[in-house]
Amino acid sequence: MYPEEEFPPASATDHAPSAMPSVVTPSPMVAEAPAPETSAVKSVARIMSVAYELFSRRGVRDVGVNELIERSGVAKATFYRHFPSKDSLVLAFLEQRDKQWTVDAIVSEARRRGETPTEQLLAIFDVFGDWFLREDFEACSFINVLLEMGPAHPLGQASIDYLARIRGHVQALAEEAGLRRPEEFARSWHILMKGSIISATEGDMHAAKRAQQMAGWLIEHHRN
Amino acid sequence: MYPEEEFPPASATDHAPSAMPSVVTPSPMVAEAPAPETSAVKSVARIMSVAYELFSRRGVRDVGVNELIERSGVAKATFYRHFPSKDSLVLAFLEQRDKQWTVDAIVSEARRRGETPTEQLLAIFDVFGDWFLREDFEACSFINVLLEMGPAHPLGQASIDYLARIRGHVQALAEEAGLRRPEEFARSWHILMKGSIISATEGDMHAAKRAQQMAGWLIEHHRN
DNA sequence: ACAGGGGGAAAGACCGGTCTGTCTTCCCCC
DNA sequence: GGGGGAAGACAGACCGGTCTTTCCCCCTGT
Repeated sequence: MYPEEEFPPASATDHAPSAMPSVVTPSPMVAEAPAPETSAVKSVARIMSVAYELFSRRGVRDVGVNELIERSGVAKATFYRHFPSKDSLVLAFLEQRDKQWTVDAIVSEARRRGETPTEQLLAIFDVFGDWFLREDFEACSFINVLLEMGPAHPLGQASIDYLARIRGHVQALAEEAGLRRPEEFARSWHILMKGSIISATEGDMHAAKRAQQMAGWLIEHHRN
Repeated sequence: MYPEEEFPPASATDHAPSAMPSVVTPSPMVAEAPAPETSAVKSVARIMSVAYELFSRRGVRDVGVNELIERSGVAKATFYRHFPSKDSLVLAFLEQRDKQWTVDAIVSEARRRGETPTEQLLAIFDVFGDWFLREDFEACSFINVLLEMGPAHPLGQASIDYLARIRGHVQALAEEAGLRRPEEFARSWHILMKGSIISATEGDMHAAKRAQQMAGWLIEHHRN
């Protein structure tokens, strides 16, 4: 099962499309059971929780609004009061995914596992290795949405933006490690990340190890 | 524009799901204009031609049967006489894509460009570089379908099979080059291919060059 | 050689289901 | 009593798939 813990209420990120409904969450707490609790913000949290679960597992096109509202025990009117359209919910989901998956699950975890910036970079593929082994492994939502909707669609564009953010994290680590041409480094590194994710989707359980090996050579090549 | 030249009528490949309708094409020739020509096989060829165009550009889920039959100037009953379902047409499309794109456009072209097996391997990314520059670049249909339908769906499974075939071509070249552990080599190589395709979809025009550089290190590492 | 018949194909109505999105009704709770 | 939420009907479009009607081409029988 995936975290499904509390998630901070948007907090208006500087960059990236922010389609989160303008709702001020005073105390972030989520009811995962369909118990008919009171209060207003609960609805948004429940919808977001269900959307995260379904969208990340099955993609955004396969999950309809009717299923979303049914699974979150919310009325359709309530859904459309908080989200003007399904696409805006998808946008909010992508933002959530960036916080919960990219930052918390991958980058922070990799930084925690390694001591030096170089170790932290390589630890990304250790985290990937664990992630690939999960039985509920569901690939990268940004790649999924990008390929599902195409790079011209707003949702595809948003996915490209969030993928660029991932590259930004890698570039930051590369700069901390004092590597040469960190932007180029991050682009090459990102090829390894995305390629290993696709290979893992095909069923290659050792894709992370293979990518990590090539990542090591890439680091060597960018040492000054 | 894509080839859209004549394509040999199925010829019943040994491996892979063959959902091509059981039709014996005497002389393969395709009429691309919606001129009301005679004969029966024309219908299948027209449907396949339109399906190749639309599926490869927009994915299989975004293209409906109604649009397919309208664009190919064929009656709905005719479509369903030759293809029992939309999925079977998608299967036929994937088989066509393997012949036309994987084999003819990528592998054969790479073998033509390089002299030694090693050069031919690296030439794959030269071909990719040209491919990424096309304004109608539409990513890899096998990856698209795999992510669109999921690895459990029959179409996803078929895509995995065709991706394995691509890896087989790489492995064959690795064996010709006398590299160590060619199967492992091909899996790592494939990570670079797939990762660069995603990066190109994001807009990185130099993704092929980056992948080629890492591919060179991979070859070095597998030299005996 | 010509009439007749059979079958494939075109056109499109139709079916049940799903999609996103709107609107109404009722009810509960502050 | 008023507002928000639950429930759900509804609209309009589209989905994959079936079936009917009409037509025309070609094959066959005499």
